[in-house]
Amino acid sequence: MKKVTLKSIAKALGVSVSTVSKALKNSPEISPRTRERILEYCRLHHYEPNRMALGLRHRKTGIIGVIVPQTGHYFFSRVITGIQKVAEAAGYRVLIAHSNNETTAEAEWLRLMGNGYTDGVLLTLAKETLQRGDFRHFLPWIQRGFPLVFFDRYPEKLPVSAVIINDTEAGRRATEHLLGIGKRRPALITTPVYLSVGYRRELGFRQALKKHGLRVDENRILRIDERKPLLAQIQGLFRLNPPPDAIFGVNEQYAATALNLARQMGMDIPGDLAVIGFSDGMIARHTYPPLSTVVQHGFRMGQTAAELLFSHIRAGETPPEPQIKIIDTDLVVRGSTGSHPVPVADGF
Amino acid sequence: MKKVTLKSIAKALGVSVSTVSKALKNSPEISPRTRERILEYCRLHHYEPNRMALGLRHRKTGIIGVIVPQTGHYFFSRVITGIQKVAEAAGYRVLIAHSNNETTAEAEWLRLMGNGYTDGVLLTLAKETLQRGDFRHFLPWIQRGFPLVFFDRYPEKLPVSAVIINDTEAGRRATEHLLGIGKRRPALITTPVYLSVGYRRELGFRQALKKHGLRVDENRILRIDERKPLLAQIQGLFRLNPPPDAIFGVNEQYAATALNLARQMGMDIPGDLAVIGFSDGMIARHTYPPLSTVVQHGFRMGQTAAELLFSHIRAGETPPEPQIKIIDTDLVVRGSTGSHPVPVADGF
DNA sequence: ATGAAAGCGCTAACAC
DNA sequence: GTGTTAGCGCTTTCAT
Repeated sequence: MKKVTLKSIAKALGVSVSTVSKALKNSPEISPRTRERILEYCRLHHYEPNRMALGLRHRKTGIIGVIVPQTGHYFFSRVITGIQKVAEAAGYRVLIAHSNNETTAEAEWLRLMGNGYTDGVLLTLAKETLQRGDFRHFLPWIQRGFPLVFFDRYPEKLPVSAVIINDTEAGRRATEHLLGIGKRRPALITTPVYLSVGYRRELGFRQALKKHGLRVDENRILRIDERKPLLAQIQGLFRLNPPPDAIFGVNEQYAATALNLARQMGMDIPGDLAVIGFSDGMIARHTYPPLSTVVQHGFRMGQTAAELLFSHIRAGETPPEPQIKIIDTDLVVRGSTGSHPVPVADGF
Repeated sequence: MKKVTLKSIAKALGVSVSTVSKALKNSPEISPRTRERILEYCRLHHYEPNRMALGLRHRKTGIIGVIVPQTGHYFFSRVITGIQKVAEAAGYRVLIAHSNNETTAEAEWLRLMGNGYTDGVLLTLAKETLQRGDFRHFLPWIQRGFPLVFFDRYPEKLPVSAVIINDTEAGRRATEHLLGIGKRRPALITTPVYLSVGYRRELGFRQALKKHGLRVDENRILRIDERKPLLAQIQGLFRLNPPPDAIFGVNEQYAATALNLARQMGMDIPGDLAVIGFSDGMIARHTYPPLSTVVQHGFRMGQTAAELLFSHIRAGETPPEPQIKIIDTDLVVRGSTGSHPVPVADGF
């Protein structure tokens, strides 16, 4: 791969490097003749400045980094879109990296992005990090005031800025909705406890039951082991006696799978079983009946997080106080808990 | 944001920059005493080498870039996962950028990534680029032999390496499947013609009909205008007389929406209407009945593309001949075209 | 065992 | 108008 640099151009044209540099910036210092000669040569050889060199010089890249567990999650993709919108308006570009839910990858990306590759980083914790509760790899960045903002999952004990969802309240509202349509034996399908968002949604579930004077039947709380088949685990719920008359799945996947399983077992939905999910993705709109969900406004979360990040970036030497911002959720009632038929989703 | 550099360390410790550098690399030239002093200081101040400087020196980053239109597409997310797997095995990391389907963004990312930010780039064409047919922004990179590999959508006229799907054959197979279960009036829901993948799938559709001695009724070919509501456009198909008895949607979205609409209109599926989609994402598994689809093996496409890219990267100065690799598709028959009930999807 | 110096590619202040 | 120089942060060769 041959490279065209200021130096190579200067040599080829018998001028100095700075002449070339100035000519490319249309400096009035350079005579029209030499400038034309240089521009012509550059055009011909498709000269492009080396970004590493630019970055080194300016100590600024015009890029912000986003670290997410992986691609393909509807919620995160909405967050990213929100981030991009704000970044674009600020003249920044967004680069995305996947932690793959592993702490080492998370730390490595941060090390890369924090050391000149980007001007700031937005991230959500890897599951492994959350599970192990070891947040030491964030300390250097916090200490030196590198612009860093978390979204969704974040280290609660650390003095960092974050944009999150009120999961407890959302969980409570979803559950109250089930109780509100007359259900009395709602079940919960949730994640392992170390995932704090799942835990808080469970908390809301419990609060709602308590508030309505209902006892929490621990058998109706299903904690999914992600290493095992989902379907078999959910089936267990339907073997209870009495079986649940409603299900709250803390994500779209759990809820949709439960719904499909129930329908296949011949249950009437929402008559025999009402189902509500979380995180309003593509699946919810296309199940039958369409799935009611707590919608998370990922787009808004992304926007807010990016704005927070830019305020950090702009603050420069004097890092602002850490801030926690909360994004409200909404309840979208569709056929899986509503009595009326709901129109078919119209694409997107 | 305060920075710790070799220089600042050297000054603080009263040694030279090169001594610090060597100490950090455990060079035997440095006395254990000084080394300890330096390491201690670095640990305390969380020293991390600047990546821009490293990149400048080594002319290598250990990173490959991927440019996709946007996030949230199941197919692309599978491709990315495939790329990551191969990259990881090769000791590389993967950075992702979104072209947002715009040519300028595509060109800018390429300019960034191709000028020192990454060691190679994998990309799929932005819709705008495909539509306008202007591929000039790729020429510099091709000319100077920068490691570049396309996947899925690529500039067919240019001497570039690409990994693609045999869309024509896949379209033919999907259509033949519909004919094979006795349908005689299949309709096609496709994209605007400038999207070559949509066009080739349409070609396959036509070939299948011709092969079976059926006439192509142009009324049954619906070209979606993406700026208008999807649902209304699809409804038009059902008003035909006679209406189609089968639908082939060139993506999951089109197929799922058609299926839901038909079922809501009281049609029996697949009796009155069989439906088949393309690109086996999450939606297909969760519709009712589950959607038959042509599956695209995005993961394998990503792996193949990454392998191709690494062969380019390893080739160094002597760029290898451009290569086109074709990834086969498979047909997955589910309830929307099959007569037998199909089990509920088991999560993922 | 330690340091000076050159250079990766670029910019910008300062000559001439 | 054009060139020289210093420096961004790092590595590496070559002195000392």
